[in-house]
Amino acid sequence: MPEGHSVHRLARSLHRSFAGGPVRTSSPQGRFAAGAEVLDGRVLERADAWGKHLFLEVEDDLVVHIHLGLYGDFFRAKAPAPEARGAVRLRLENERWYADLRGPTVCDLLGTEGRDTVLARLGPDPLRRDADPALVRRRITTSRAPIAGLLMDQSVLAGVGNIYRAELLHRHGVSPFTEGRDLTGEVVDAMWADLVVLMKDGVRRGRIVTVAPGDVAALAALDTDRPSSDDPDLDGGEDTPARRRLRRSTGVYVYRRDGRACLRCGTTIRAEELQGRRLFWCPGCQTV
DNA sequence: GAGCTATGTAGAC
DNA sequence: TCTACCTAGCTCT
Repeated sequence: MPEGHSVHRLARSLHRSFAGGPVRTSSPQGRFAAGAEVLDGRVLERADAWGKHLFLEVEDDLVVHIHLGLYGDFFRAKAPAPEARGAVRLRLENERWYADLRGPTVCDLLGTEGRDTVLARLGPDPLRRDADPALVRRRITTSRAPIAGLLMDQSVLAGVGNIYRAELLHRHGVSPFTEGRDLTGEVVDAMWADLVVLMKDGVRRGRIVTVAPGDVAALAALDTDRPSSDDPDLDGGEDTPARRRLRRSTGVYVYRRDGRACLRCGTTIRAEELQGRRLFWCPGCQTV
């Protein structure tokens, strides 16, 4: 389930598995049949991500633009591919791997111009080396919109979703309702630098962790109705339902923790709908 | 097993 | 502003 870090991770995985050789393409579901027919047998040159958008660059200047949306998924496994299960929009196959795309919001065949049109709508991506944080600073500090909305606006910066938004604001003590123009450039720069670190870590782990290592045990102890753990290194070991529950409760400070106490100040974390998305924050320590 | 919720966006109205 | 996308994990019964 995708924020920018998982799309970048997916792009790397697809690039490693398919780039540099011909790829068989099909659309078992049928909704991308025409595109798959054009692509079939061509060389996939590169898989790349910008924010939450995935681009498969294919020979002859063809580009597949994919956005996973809320519950899209690109499942990759070793060949041979079994019969497609569920609504597989696009299947990629070569001698060693296959990958099935299900439930995307967008799966379009474009040219390079079409890709550039998509990119023109997107702000800098913290996971890209060519990103310009000065542009983000300018867009935020000149806006009257609340920072919570700006962080989710993909034309301001690309790749941040609801979890990184909530966690970033908490880590910097910033109220989600503060207008962008009321934040200093220093605060915005610090948030950007933090995002770069957090999202790179997310790519490496394959999940979002914003809690500092020293806070993991204290956070688990706050949740009296959940199992505590003597071993805060929850990324290792056997994956059981209890460990998954514990990971969810200890990887973040505020996201989906409404009604629980804030680790920093003890105030009850709140949730509210803002522009159609649930927003989580601590009114006690997010005061900037 | 049913029902609910969700890391998101595009397009219809 | 509402709905489609049509998956998967969780909670409740």
